[in-house]
Amino acid sequence: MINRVGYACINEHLKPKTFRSCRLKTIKEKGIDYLKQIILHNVEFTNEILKWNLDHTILMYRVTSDLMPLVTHRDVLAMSDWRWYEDEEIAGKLKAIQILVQENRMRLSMHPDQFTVLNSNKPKVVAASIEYLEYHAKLMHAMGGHDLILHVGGVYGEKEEAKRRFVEQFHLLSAEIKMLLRLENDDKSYSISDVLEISEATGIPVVFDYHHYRCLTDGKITEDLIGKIERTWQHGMPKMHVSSGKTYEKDKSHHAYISWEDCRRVWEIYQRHDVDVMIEAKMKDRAALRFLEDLDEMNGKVNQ
DNA sequence: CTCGGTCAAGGATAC
DNA sequence: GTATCCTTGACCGAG
Repeated sequence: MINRVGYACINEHLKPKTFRSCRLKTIKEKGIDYLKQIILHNVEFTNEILKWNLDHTILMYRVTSDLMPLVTHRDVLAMSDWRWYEDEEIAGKLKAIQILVQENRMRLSMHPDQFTVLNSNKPKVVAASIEYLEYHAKLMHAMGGHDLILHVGGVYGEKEEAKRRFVEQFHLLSAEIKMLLRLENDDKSYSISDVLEISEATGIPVVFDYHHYRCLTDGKITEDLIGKIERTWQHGMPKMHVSSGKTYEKDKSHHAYISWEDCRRVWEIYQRHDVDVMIEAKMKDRAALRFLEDLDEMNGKVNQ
């Protein structure tokens, strides 16, 4: 059955309050303490969002990668000896999140941006990606997070070679990152079978993105496929991503909400399997709430 | 004070 | 090689 439901980063109900960000230039002008204030605001706001989630039975959430803007940038690192992970004030606020998460069995994830390319053929890109992953892993550790979700990366006109490079470069990662990493199928290059193949070679659990799968295939989900994905999760609950096409079913752009039909499909498939569902929709928390309502209605119909 | 072009980072594609 | 799209939301400077 479907267990936890979640959404990514933005909370529509709490607007106009937002996360803060900044430009490199501004940090250079205003100094490292300006950046620290932004970070404190963002960590506090994350805590506020998690409490809101809890009040609305939303037990899963993706933390924004921009929680600490530019902290891995070399110019910022060169500016001072200050490091966010050595700052007690920040540590205290991250700890509060960890406690909230653990007390309520919430599931936190992060999803490094598209320029995190572990299988790149450029050593500089790989090195930068690993640094960015280290930042994510530290943050996840501090907050009690569970999942660091990644795409395979580029193809470079030679997919098999690119896949081999992913496996090879996976072994350069620290044990902390390896433990947190999950692989997601994408909507144009790496299909679910590509990802399952890499999972077999690396032991990385697979996050099944239903919409990406549908964009690349006929969209039919078999018991065999679900079983294969499920078996990549040696420990813990499998996790999947759900979204609906904006203007037509295979539209890669996301709709504001999850359609009733898609909710129904996912509900049906997971009658006999356990999964946590991450909603990827423009209306974020509103879409997650509607999805939960739709699920309730479907479950109600079953119980009648 | 408001608005909209711009912003660290990669890759794919077209020219 | 260079431009543009993908795609996202807050920044921040021009007016």
